[in-house]
Amino acid sequence: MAKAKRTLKWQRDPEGMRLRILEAAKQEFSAHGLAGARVDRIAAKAGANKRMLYYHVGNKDELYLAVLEGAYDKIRSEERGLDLEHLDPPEAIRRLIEFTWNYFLRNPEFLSLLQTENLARAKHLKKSTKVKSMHSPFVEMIRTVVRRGVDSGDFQVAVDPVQLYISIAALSFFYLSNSATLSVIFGRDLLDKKAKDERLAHMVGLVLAALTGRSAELFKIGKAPTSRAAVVQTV
Amino acid sequence: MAKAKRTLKWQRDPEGMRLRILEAAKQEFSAHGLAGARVDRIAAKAGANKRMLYYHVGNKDELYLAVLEGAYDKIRSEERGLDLEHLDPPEAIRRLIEFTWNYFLRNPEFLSLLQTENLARAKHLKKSTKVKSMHSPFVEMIRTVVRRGVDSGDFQVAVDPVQLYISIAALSFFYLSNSATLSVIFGRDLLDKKAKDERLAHMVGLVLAALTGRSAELFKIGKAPTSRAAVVQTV
DNA sequence: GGAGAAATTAACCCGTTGGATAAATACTGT
DNA sequence: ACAGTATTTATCCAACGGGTTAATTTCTCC
Repeated sequence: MAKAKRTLKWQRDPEGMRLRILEAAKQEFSAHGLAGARVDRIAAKAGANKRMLYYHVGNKDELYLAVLEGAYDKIRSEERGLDLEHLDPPEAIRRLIEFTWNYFLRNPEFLSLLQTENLARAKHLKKSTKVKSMHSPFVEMIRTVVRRGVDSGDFQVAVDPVQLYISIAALSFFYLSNSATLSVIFGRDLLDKKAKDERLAHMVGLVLAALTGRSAELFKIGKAPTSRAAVVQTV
Repeated sequence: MAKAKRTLKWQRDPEGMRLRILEAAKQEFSAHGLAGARVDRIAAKAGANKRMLYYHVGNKDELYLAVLEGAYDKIRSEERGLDLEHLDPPEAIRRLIEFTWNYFLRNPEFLSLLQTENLARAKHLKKSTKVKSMHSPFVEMIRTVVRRGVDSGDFQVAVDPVQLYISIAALSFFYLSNSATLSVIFGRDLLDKKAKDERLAHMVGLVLAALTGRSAELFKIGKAPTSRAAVVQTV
């Protein structure tokens, strides 16, 4: 009680608290799934009292949905910055594949969250009003690229943009989200540097070859193939 | 105590019991994940006393691993019956894609189990000695097909069989295992008859086009494309 | 400088759940 | 027919986990 101002036991910081809670929840839900996640651990990780979760966000399910919405928001927002409109169509597709791959690599929690939500048959996502509206602009962006590619003669097929995007996402998503079991059953580490480089090359080659019909050139690692002898490579 | 043999309260059936337990466990784990699965529900579904799970298989984790091993065993065993060795290479690849797609459609629990195990970073699978040995014959089967395709000139690239199989599995797996969230965000039902037919055609077209370099012919729905005008189709 | 609101902590509640113990019942071989 | 073993049922319980209640502390504005 002297002149020294007594140290506070805690400070108020509602916005910061909410962010720390959501970040901690993202970690916890992606690491353990919905049922495996522990509310107490989220609180501890956020440096908060458990009560704070309910005060600032809601119960476990609401917390989970908030995390999920935030995750979709983040990837779609980054995708908008890709600026595919101004690229050569094949180059645009290549960039989309590379972005998707790298985004999944940089954000493994996103993959886990989607897996978890799909195990729940999208029960929570269906309640979200925000998420549905995020995606039509994205589909239109791809549709435009495909159309331009067809018109220019670069692409031989007018593929459905949704189908194409699902395939692009699939090639990266499955490889990464299932890398644990795949590494075990195939007995090789799919996440080391070399394997990852090869995977990216394989995916780009696969999709662009299918679209343009020029498989040998795209797949090749060394020089162009001779007439009947194929390029032997490990991608 | 008359002559009528008193009705038994229960009968012995160790083998049948074990099978019913594993089947019930498969249902439960695939429907709710590892943490979400309830031991009591498995017992009830198997028409068994909870104690039986521990008596015949083991604790929750051991039960889960047994289910997982059984699932891998089943798909690899069916794959062995594909007899790809005696088919034209492009036809062999088509058949592998179609089999994979249909197997995943017929066995949705398999997809869920893999997702669950990957969320656990293959913690359980790593302990399995059986599973690792199941896969090398399968990889060799694909390697042979690719080599034959390259030799015959059907395929323009000697793709790595593991990489190829992962891509084939990915295209089906992601579409089906994530159909719940994808259907929500893209606003269309990806599991209705038409959508499924289109997906299969898309996948076969994508992979065979990339391997053979003849995308337009493979993708086409109607007649062959003219020189620069692409085939417009929704696959 | 103090009253009222906002933010946070502390402590508790209570149904659930994986797992264990012990007793009962059905088989099997002799 | 009966002893011994394999299989199954009936209970129990301690820990856990989501959520709640109530008290405490900090901040804001007059």
